[in-house]
Amino acid sequence: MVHCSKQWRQGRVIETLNERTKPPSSSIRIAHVAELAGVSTATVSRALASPGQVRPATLALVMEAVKNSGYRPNSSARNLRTQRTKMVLVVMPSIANPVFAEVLRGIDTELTTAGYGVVIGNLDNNPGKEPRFVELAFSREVDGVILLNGWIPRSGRHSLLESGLPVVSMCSAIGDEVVPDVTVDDAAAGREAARYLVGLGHAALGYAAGPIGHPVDSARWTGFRDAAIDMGVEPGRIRRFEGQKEARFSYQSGVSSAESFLALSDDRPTAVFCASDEMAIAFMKTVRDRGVDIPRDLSVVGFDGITAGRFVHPTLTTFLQPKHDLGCAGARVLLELFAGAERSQALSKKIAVSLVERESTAPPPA
Amino acid sequence: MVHCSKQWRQGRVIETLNERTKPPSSSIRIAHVAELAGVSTATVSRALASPGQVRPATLALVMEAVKNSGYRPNSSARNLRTQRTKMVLVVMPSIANPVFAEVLRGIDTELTTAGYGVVIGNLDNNPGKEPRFVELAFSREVDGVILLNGWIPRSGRHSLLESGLPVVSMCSAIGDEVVPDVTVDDAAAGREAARYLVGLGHAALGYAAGPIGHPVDSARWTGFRDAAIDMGVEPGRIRRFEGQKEARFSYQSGVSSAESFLALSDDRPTAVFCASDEMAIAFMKTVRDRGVDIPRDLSVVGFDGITAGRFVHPTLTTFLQPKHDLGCAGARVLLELFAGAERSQALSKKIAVSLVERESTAPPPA
DNA sequence: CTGTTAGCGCATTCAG
DNA sequence: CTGAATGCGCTAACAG
Repeated sequence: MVHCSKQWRQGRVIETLNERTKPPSSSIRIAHVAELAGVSTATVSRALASPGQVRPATLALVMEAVKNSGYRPNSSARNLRTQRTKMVLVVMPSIANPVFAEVLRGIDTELTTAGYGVVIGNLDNNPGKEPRFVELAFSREVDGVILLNGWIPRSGRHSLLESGLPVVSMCSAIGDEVVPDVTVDDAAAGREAARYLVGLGHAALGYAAGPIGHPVDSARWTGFRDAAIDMGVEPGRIRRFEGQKEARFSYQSGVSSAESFLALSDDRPTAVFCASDEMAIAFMKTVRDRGVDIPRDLSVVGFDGITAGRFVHPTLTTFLQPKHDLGCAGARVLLELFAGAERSQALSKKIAVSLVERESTAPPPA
Repeated sequence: MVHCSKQWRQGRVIETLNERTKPPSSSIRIAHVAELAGVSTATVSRALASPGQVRPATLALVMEAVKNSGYRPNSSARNLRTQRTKMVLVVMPSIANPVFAEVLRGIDTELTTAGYGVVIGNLDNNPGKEPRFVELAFSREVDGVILLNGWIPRSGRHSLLESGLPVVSMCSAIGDEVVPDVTVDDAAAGREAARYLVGLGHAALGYAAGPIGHPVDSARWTGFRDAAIDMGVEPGRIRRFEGQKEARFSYQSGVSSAESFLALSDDRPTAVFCASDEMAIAFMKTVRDRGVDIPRDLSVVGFDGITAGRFVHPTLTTFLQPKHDLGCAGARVLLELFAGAERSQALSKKIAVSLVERESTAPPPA
């Protein structure tokens, strides 16, 4: 407590100085430590950065001084000197989405281990926020960028790529040959969904779509549709239900799709593949409230494998994305880039998803 | 495309230099702009920082040069000079939790508007990660800290508070007089939950607990219990179901609590208040699978107001936390601190929650 | 192994 | 209103 109150006063001092725009920080600088240890600042710096290059005796001296003074190197000064910030920007379409949150977790664990920090760039489904991320890159506030949004952020006529920073994308093919993509195989999953449902006996299929034109959505839809046709489903009996444009992959979007489904008077699909688990959960809820029994009348397959899918009724059959691992893998690619790897699609990785059968799917009604 | 490829080459150059540890950046420096505009670096700096202090003609000259060169001030240099980083650290217990994610969203929108960036500090339910956040503060990588975890991170014998940085906590009373708390009124919510359930006629109550000893959990539980007793419920008929220690407020924890509930042979509560919505959803699912009908046999009340609660069956009665607003409010307090406000509990704010009645609650069975 | 020296790129005095 | 000069705190050459 005494401690806290002392520190509090110290804090006030800083503030007062800031107010009159006198920058000097109250923290301990390397020079103080050097003086305390009776060595030069260079030695302190070395002792901290590469202890092996310092005589054990002096090292001990320095460490002692560091401990006693509570010294921490000032990161701004170090960043300026080394031209690195040890920070990575992660651009996310929406932070509230559990899938992105989980991917971010993976990124964070991997990056933290490597000594990097994570700055979040939350687009929040609002493209107006893009320019800021481009600025961050250009001003060298970060050493690299991970994109979860599916395209390269721009500011005016400048693209984030022009910053020259290493960039990794974690969505389907972003369409740039110097940006590695680390992603799930959406097209394959779409195909597998079709095969699975047709295999159960379904002949009239639906797809609850994500944001139209989004690379991830396109891949899942195309894969789904093509495989279904290949397996002999009539193209006319494969319906696409558009979700809500502003509500990417969200519950709301699932409600909209379900309403389109319910509006159908005849030849309703007997199985629906949803572009996300949240959509699938909302879809199920909406149609069940209108008397459609799942899986008796309708089978539903989701995509993502979010935890909630195990706690709804019926439990959701879905494609499990290894979200955390995906994040780790993407972060590792960025670290390779930091280590000097050549930028190219050669670093790209496709991660497999796996179908998890639960209660929401069954053969079609007889 | 031509553009990209050019930039790619530029990127390679930087890397090559880094490899031989030659720091010089390839980006445009203020000196270049000054030369281009035919003015001094000081004038460029001023033109960018305070355009009012520069003659319109020169201002135009500078702006032109800035635009043509694509110049962006180097943030490390600026940070070093100004002693501010315009970054805030947000310490989160778990980023996968939708409540924290939503609060973070609020924090982000508010901070971004004020020109601050957000660095995430994800504890991931792992106290071993604390020291890193203390380092970040001490090394002045950020200008301030927002705590969502409920306690002050420590590193060895040093507390994050000793960094002298402004700190705001967004959990129940963190127990430090210089750290403002911006929080929901957990105790009041607990009381209201008891009043609501007793009002419906329930006389045997349960509480599905969050992490034991967590300030938020204590407040909700104490409020709930005290109010129930006040309303005449026998203390012996108020049960506390411990969740899972390592799974704070999560689905898993709800499953554990439900199992404790199911293990009860007699005098089962007819209503359960859960410390979180995820717990409530998992609780409902678990007991329903064992034949307990909700709300006929058992009423369930959650806490948080996450979206999923509207899509489970039955839909979840819960206390709606204004998560986004909470984040905004907390961020605003930090901004006040930046602006020189005195650090004290006087800045604390308590935000009200509101009960949302849905289908999971009803009078007890007759 | 260690000290001296010299910037990193910028914002801010202080003169003019 | 503008330019010259200074140093933020640190790391990395380069000598010794």
